[in-house]
Amino acid sequence: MAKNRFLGEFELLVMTAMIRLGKDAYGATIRAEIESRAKRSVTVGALYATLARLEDKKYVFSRVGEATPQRGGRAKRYFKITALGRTQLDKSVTAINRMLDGVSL
Amino acid sequence: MAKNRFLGEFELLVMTAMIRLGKDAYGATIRAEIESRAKRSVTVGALYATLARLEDKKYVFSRVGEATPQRGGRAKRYFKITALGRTQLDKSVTAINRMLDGVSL
DNA sequence: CGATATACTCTGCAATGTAGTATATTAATT
DNA sequence: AATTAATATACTACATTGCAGAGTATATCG
Repeated sequence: MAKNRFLGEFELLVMTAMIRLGKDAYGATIRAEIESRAKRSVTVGALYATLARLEDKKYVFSRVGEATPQRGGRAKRYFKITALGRTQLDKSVTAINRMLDGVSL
Repeated sequence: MAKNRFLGEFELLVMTAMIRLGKDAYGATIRAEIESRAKRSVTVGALYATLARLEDKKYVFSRVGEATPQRGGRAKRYFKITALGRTQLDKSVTAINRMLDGVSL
């Protein structure tokens, strides 16, 4: 049952964004980070669906933040990558890099 | 309907393998290239399904080779990436690289 | 011809990706 | 205190991509 599945590309972007953002990684910031860095528009639904799946797989975990909103708004859910998630991310990136090594696009 | 979809990871590996192999890119060699480089097992069905989809999207094209088999066997179907495919590949790789830039895994 | 090697096709299902809409919560405005 | 706006996450349905394995095609060798 899908034994050696790698990360999808979007999953990869999401997890990397999470690492970049550190403590400030939650839905909205992750989305903004991907849009600005990867120049790729991200719909809200796509993001949360992916976050939920990554959490199911234990690649990330989340905790609900204490409400400290600027202008109002619901409490944030902060995300962090797990050790397992990092391992998977590394595998995917390594595979891609090995394949790309020496190839000029 | 899926306007800004990027390449999936497997698609990315397949297209890159194709570039590496140049004129000798066909099902079996592409498969071997991914397995040895990316250290990832690839089933035959997964590969051909992906090749067919890439061709539908005009990212690659194929032609059936004149039979010149060593030890027997069916004619090969050679694949080559198109200009459009190359553009897409570049976009995906660029997005990933930008995201990864400065991040240590 | 039968066995073997090489290579591709077909089919069904699982996982991931996308989109749109709804809901929750709080602050500011009036 | 009600209304409106801002911030943020949840739900639901469907499209696309990924995976697996059995099946088919064709050619060479003995």
